[in-house]
Amino acid sequence: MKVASWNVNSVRTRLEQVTGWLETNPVDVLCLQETKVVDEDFPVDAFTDMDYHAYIYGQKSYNGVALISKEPLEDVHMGFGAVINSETVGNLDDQKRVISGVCNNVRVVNLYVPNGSSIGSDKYDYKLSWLALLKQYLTAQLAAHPQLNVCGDFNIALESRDIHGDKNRDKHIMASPVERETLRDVLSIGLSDAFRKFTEAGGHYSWWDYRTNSFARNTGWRIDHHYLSPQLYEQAKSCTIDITPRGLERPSDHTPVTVEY
DNA sequence: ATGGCCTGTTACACAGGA
Repeated sequence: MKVASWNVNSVRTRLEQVTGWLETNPVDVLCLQETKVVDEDFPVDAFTDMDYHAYIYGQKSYNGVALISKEPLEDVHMGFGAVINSETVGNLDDQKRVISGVCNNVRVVNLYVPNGSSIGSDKYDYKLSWLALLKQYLTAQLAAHPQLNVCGDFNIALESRDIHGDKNRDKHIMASPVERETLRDVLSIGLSDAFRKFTEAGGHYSWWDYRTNSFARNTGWRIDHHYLSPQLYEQAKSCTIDITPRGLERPSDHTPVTVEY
């Protein structure tokens, strides 16, 4: 079974690239982030025409996630509120960043973690609060589903080898010690990085800034991840980053990451 | 040090991204 994660930075702008990638990379589940479209305007037909099923959870202009699957998914959940009581969730489902479904007895959780803007900002605090709630949400999901695949755009690079250069990163969003510690605390419930099961080296990235010609120079960050429960981690056969779409005309700034188990 | 670039909006610059 193959599951891919891709922040497409607008599914409508990137539609031909997404369907084209899916044709040559026929995965069981494709997890999209930053779809940037309300549900009634999501291009569902483009996927159903390819015999895929689409489960969508979007909002106007910002955020938005979707699951595209070869077979129908079971028990599809939108938001933290599907698992956590509403008082605890508070306003953390206002932005559409969480969708999940079950495929072949594997629960796939697709996340678009808040960016955080800059250290110490209100958005940074929101990111940390969101991650704290994510730990509760995933704890419940793991208890119900020993086979758990948590993937998406995490907007955090945990280690130096996940970032080009790595100078002054302590003060940089996506690499600050507090963000890293908060994500490590989430993963401490029993989730491991599928990519690092197979690849020790640095220099492998999933996001390159549109500015500064960063893709050509490979000055990127690895911030899109597949985190697996122990059962799935043991079964994992590969985890690969496909940089091809990042080289197309008008690309997303992220590229797909695929895990197979 | 700063901003570089891209997307969506009811726009004719802005917010947000990372």
